[in-house]
Amino acid sequence: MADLSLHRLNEFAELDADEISRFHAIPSEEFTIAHNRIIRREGDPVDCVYLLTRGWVISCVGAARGRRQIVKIHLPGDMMGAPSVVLSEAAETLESVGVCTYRRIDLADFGRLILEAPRIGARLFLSTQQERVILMDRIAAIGAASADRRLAALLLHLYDRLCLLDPAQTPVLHIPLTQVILGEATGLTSIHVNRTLRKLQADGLIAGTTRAIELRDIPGLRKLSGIQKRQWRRADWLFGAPADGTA
Amino acid sequence: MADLSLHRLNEFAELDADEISRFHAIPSEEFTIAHNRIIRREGDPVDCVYLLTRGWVISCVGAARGRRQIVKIHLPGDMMGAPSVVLSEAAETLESVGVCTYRRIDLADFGRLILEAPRIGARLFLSTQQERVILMDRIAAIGAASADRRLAALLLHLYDRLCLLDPAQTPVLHIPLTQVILGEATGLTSIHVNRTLRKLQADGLIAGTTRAIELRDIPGLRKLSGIQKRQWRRADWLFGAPADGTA
DNA sequence: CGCTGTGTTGACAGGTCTCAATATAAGTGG
DNA sequence: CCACTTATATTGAGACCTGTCAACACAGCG
Repeated sequence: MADLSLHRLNEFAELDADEISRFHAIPSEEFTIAHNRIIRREGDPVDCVYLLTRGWVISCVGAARGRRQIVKIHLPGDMMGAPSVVLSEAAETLESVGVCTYRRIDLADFGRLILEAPRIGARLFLSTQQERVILMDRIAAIGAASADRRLAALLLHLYDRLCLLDPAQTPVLHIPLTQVILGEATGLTSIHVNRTLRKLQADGLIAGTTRAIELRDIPGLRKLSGIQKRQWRRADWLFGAPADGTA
Repeated sequence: MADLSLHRLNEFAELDADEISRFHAIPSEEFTIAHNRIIRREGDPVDCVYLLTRGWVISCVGAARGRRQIVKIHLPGDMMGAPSVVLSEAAETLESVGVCTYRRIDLADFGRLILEAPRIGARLFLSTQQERVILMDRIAAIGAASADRRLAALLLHLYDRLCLLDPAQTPVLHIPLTQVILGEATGLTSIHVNRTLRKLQADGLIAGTTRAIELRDIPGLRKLSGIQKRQWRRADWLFGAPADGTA
């Protein structure tokens, strides 16, 4: 299995050997935690960022009426907690969904990396813009959309990201998310998530169970969601086109 | 009046004289456009970013059923179109609200700036993380929130940003936004925006007209919105603390 | 074995959208 | 300056969607 922790950094331009070793030279402590554990709570002081290496983590901000809003579902390779580096109190609560492993990177080490390795810093900049596009798409999928559109968009979003992680990904999503979590991510109650999933099922768009949702009609889901698939492009304008046929 | 175009770059660490001149050395053509003009449309090729110097610009992504979703309301000093640098087709439509002036920065020049001036690149990285926090807050304000919460959050968001631009900002928001635009930003119909604004007015939370909304009870609005005010912190962990009292 | 978390279904209330009509304001051309 | 057109704001009635409350089935786990 390829090293998933470099996956995102390689997305817009391949790291060279020097950059890889530079990245691995960052001091980072590894943690493995169980299901439903808090990595960092909203309001906690911000003195590090995290790199998820195994498992799933959700990132939530406290919304009104005690209902929390999931703003990001993290997969292996994702940097976590990065938005809060501009704050003294963390904006998001990071919580494990199932067993997961992550690395903690001290803010000082992270800062040194950005300033002393500008080409890595530039990749982090691009990844952050990518996250912005994803958040923009999620707002569009939630803003004025009905429950079926919201869920269709979320499922496709997860599917597209799993495909980037594993090219052999099938349309069957093995996800550890409950209907409560799907509700917190879409701004719906878990009850209505249930009803809507069954409606999508009746319409032949999906099949299977919540933990193994099969996307039966991906074009239909995409049309329903109203969100097109994003084509991330390599950043030749930044790093220059690869001289030879390098990936 | 201070140069608003450097406002955002100075937010996390003051630029030194060398960095300022470096920034001004970027080739950029200036444009002034009228009300309701498209700067760049969703789907257009991405070969530049923009810097807004005067006026207001909205950034929309096409949502379902022809209803568009506003994902960002740009104020002077904002970089525009940056999320799309990771795409070949622009994700957002940039449209002027009233007369406005902006600069066009070619992607190649932008890339050179990032790689050759890492300390400016680092500031862009921080600004992008800041935009992520803002988008996360907007998702939280829209996801599972009622109309009054959505509008309260949007008004406070605009107020907080106007305060950063002008420390003399009063609680009276002189904004060029119509109720249709407020609806597109909150995921509500303009009709319901109208009803909700009048309800907020009846509750004594706001007063005045749509173009000059007075926030009469800011703590009350903040409590209603459920979104706390963000305290952006200077990035001493990145640039080091200022040696002397350099503001 | 009981317990907790999760999924499922029904009835009802409340919020928001839609359609429709009108008033007001803003801009345009004579 | 006025008449005209357009954009924006406002209000009402009804339909639809989603939330709330309640109850129950089921699985995993101590």
